[in-house]
Amino acid sequence: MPELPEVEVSRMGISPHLVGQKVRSFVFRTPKLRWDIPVELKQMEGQIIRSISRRAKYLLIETDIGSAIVHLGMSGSLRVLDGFITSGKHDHVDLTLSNGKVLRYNDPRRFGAWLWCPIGESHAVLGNIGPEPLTDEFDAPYMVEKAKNKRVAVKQFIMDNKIVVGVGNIYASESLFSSRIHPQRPACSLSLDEWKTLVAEIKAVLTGAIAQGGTTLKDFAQADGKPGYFAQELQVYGKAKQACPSCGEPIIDLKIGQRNTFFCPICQH
DNA sequence: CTAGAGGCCTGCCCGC
DNA sequence: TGCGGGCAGGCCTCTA
Repeated sequence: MPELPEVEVSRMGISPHLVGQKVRSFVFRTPKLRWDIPVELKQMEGQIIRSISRRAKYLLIETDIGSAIVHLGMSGSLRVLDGFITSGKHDHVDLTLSNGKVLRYNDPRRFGAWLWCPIGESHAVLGNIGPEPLTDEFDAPYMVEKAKNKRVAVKQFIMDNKIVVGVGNIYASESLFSSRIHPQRPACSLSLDEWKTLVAEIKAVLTGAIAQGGTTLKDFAQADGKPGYFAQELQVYGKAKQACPSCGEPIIDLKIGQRNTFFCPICQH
């Protein structure tokens, strides 16, 4: 489920319930997700949650002594419950708050993560990653510079977290389609004007998806359990053999860098 | 350095 | 109805 828009939608959904609350208890029911769940997270108990922020696809639950770093992996989700209810399968983490509400983390595939970062320190998972896509730092000249001599497919390039964070498999295909750029083009072959278009479309697609509450493909739900509605806006993702919304040609699906890629062979050059 | 493949997990969908 | 195979929104790590 989670690409940047889904993570941001989760952040906005949980924030009002968490900020200003004291953590009554931190409970985890599996020893590890992608990595071991550090016992240091227990230090959150008794702390006030000051803010919920996001860097790349990581959510940071910030207190005065440090932050919980949460990643949703491929199948993770966060829900705010009005009170404790019996945990079900794959409900791995609960954060119980002084207002009685419970932040519950569910992740069937366990590709996600809960990590701890003490105040004043930085965490390895947040080091050596590129700029946020929705900031001015991510612009066409930056991409031209980064793409110099890079023969890798532009689709893989925009999904590389060292270049820019937060562009996942769905929105990579979508933004290349709306930019009319072929996903297999070598990154270094794009002109400044093409980068201007692609950068603008990436921002527009991500912003639009956030506004629609994210894309619900299988099981993504917002913090209140409601689905996201961006799936109905998708132009090419998951639409192999269906008519291109622009020219009617069947949409092609192709593996690029082991990831399914959807594009129109007529519209995208 | 890069590109490519493998791996982590479960659930679901498809074809037989 | 059951079973095996393949596939899935991410991303780290190893090999060549």
